[in-house]
Amino acid sequence: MKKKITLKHIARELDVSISTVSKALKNSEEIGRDTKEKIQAFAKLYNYKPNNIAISLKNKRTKNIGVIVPDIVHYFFTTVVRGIEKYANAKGYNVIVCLSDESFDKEVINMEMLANGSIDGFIMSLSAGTEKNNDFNHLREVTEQGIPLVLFDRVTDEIACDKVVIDDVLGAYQATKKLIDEGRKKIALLTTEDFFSVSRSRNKGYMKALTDSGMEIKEEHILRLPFMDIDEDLISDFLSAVRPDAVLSVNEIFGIYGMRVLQRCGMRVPEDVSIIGFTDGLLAKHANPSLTSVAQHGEKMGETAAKMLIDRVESEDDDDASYRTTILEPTLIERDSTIG
Amino acid sequence: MKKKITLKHIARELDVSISTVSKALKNSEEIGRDTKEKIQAFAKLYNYKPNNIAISLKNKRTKNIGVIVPDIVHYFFTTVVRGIEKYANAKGYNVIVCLSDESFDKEVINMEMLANGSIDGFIMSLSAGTEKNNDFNHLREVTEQGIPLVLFDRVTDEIACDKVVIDDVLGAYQATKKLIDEGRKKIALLTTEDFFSVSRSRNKGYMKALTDSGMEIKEEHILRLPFMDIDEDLISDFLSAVRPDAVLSVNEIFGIYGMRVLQRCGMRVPEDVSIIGFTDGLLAKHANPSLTSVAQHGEKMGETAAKMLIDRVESEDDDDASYRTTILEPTLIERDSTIG
DNA sequence: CAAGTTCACGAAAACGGTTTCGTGTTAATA
DNA sequence: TATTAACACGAAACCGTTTTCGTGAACTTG
Repeated sequence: MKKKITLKHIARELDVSISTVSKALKNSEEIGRDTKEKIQAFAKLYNYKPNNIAISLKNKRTKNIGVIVPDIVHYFFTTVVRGIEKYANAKGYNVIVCLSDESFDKEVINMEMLANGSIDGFIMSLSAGTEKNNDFNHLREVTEQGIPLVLFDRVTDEIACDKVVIDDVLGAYQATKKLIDEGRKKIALLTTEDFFSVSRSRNKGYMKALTDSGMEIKEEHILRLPFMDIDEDLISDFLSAVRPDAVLSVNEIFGIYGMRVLQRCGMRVPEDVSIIGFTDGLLAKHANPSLTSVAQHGEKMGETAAKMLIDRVESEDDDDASYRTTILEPTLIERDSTIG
Repeated sequence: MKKKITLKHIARELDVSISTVSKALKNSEEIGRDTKEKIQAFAKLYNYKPNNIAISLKNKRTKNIGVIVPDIVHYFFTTVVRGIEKYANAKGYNVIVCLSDESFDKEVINMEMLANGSIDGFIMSLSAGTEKNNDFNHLREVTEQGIPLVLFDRVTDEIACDKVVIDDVLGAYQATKKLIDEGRKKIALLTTEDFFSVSRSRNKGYMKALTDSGMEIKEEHILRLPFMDIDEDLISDFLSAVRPDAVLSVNEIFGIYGMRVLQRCGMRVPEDVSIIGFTDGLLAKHANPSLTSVAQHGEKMGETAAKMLIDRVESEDDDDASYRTTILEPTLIERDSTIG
């Protein structure tokens, strides 16, 4: 087993000082031609690579960024992580991924684990538990220590930091408008419990579109489902009662379930009922019929968040506390669950 | 901005030595009651947390594990990462995720980035590029340095290390057998190019099942598709030509495409044709009809890999080079694309 | 009261680098 | 020839911990 070689080893072997080796390997002008070549050759031969940990300790820079997401099985978060990875890697950063599993406690624990020197900054999306608790002290502690933080998608006004979101109001507005323009009269909304910031925004867009078109907002056309453990019966009962001619879902999965329920009731999609979901994921793409969706551009969001974070990390002036919120434009991807 | 507090700060403030502070915070018997209480109180007050990097440098243990996967958007890898995360987190480890993006070069770069002290061990699944190149020197270098490595799913015999896979031959065998038992006579196989180890195994299982049942293996019933950029026409032409009464796909996505193509041709699933895919993912679950699949138990695989790695990392005796290969049993999840 | 213990703490090395600041030798200059 | 500048390198501090070892003071013991 070839153990890792250190500067000390090289220095001993070549009978020079550690400092000389360090400088020689950085090609410092300070060191003479011969010595430099000798050291560099030796280092190459033994495949010397500096120890990241030692460098991190010295520089107080780890070149790691911490990403805390509620889940990684959901397509949207997956694409965001991929976007972060892509940008960060190109910049020489590693990505440490932690899953909060929608739990406030896990989110806190993960933050604390990483906040003690493991990372240069955080990118995160709030867990359901955190949004429910409305408790952001862990975020505050981190930012107060001067650790850069970028929130994406599920964000909060309580914390001053960089943020990147899509215009959820607009996305829902456009989707609803599209349904109205098709001539739909009874547009149901499948949404989540109210503590999710994104759902609130999407609800708002839905309502605004209705109002702008002179349509009435009927509370009985809105179904607020618990986020986890989807109960198909709830959706089924709701849709059977409402008998909508269009459905807007604030996520992908409710949309898929909704479509299936309606099809089972003998409704044809999109002839009898149009459906639009959020999150342009694999399910939407491969559903039958494919699901018209509001694309959240997760990968772009991830890249943007990573860029914002790394810019912040690498800028010396941390006093420049002019935090920015980047708002990405959603895109309505028209597929076969709506009429051309 | 409250900067992180260090032992040195506490020592200065309380007019004791750094060593005393360190010991006091570890509740060492060596330190007197009063001093200990004073120091602990101060530390609590200022929320002292030891710097992970410094500890890593000292212990030569980072409590980080490096995970390199080809992609993170595919359901299977996602679940594996989640399993790894789950186990590793419970053990106090962080997970650094790197994406090789199916590229040999990126895989190598990522390994090198992490191998210089950033992690205690690797968990990885080979990129397509690596399997194609058949070049495993980067893995060899890592293992020769004594860095523990666990390969999962896409593994190679070339490298001596711990591995965890499912029994792909068996999975395909059982799936094919199931189709045969249904009375299917013309079972097509949708597979990938041959350099993927898992596809080779699954092909083998398919063939063995046919042979065992006295059926002929016909090369023209097998379609080998390029892994990326699925060309639906290729599938369409193939299935129109073969007109199979059953299809086995070595992954999820080919199965979904195959099903759609057949449905477009007017075939009813499962009445006219049965379909089984690999990877029991979201697409399979929500397809219409839902797709009978060979579950790869990604989360279990991830947990197992993490356990193997951490056991290896934490065992002192690295001479114990008795590497193990854990073989998980696949499970056939019967859904609506086959006959009850 | 001398010798040996115990107690409570500090000094210093170590982990593996980077970097500042000497310093001895040689070569150029006055 | 004496002075100085340039050159090539080393010593040491530092990043934040842990840990070994040493030591002065107080205390026990014979």
